[in-house]
Amino acid sequence: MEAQINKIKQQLQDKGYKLTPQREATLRILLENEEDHLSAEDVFLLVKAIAPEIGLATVYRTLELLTELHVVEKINFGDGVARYDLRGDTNHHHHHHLICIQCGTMSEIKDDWLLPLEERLLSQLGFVTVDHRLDFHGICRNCRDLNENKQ
Amino acid sequence: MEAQINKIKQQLQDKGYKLTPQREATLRILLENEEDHLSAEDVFLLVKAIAPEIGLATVYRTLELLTELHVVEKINFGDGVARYDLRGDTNHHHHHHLICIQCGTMSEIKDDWLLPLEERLLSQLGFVTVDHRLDFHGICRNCRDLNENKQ
DNA sequence: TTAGGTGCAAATCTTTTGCAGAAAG
DNA sequence: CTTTCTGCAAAAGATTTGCACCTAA
Repeated sequence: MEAQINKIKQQLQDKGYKLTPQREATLRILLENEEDHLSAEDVFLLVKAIAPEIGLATVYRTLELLTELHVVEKINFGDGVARYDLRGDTNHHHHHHLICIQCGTMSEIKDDWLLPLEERLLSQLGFVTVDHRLDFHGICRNCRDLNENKQ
Repeated sequence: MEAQINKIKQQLQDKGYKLTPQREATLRILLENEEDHLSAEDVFLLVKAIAPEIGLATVYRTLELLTELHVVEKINFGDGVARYDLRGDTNHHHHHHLICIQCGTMSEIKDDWLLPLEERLLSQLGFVTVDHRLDFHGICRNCRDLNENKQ
């Protein structure tokens, strides 16, 4: 974790930004919860637990800054709040979600499933994909099994 | 268009809702602009032109109702406003967008490009896709050509 | 007739911004 | 030192809601 923070500190400094305690606390929260899709409010509450003096506006500003640096990605599931995902080390970290409309669980699908599609976009339309977002809404296996047992 | 309105009128009545002039005007606007991704505000302004007495709250309520009936789909591109897309007659109307991060144009890609992916989700994960959303962010052919000419 | 709808204004909720004081480099 | 940050409170936008009055079926 220290290594990751140092790396991001470097990225910040390269652009003339400072690594303040508030930013570091926010980063730690994001790193500790990289599996989740935290909203700004979520992050705020978690950061407040380790750095009680932080303000919500600072969290918003930090998340905006980290989005600009591509450390996190701002995503939107349509529930009225923006959520933030830590991006991995690769250029090709994407977000593919399987969202069950029955039980609400959200899981992720593999990156490489989309590569053939991106190749087709390039060769047939000349479109160079930089990033993408894919959400599937449907019924997960679990719920499907439950439904069948009911009938 | 009348046929479509009648069909939706029926759907409304089946659920105990009424087809008011305001709802009909809103529907006409949506049908006339089915290629666009209108925000509630957009719809409001367009409806106001043909039915000046309508209120913004009614438009929001109507769009919510039509979303519930799956006549439209509420989508979110992350620009701070919800947008509404008319759904086609098929169960499989989806939204796939190619968004150019340079010029901002948004175009659509073909439905069937995703079918292989959905089949894989079903056979390998048991996930039944009801709907999905796919956005590619990148550089469109036009902008790419422009960029190359500059260099 | 009557359940459902409407317009308006006020309320709510998320996110942004102005500003005076604080602090990292 | 000086430029960047911060917290706070106020502002800004989008969306929702309460309410008294309408109206489609």
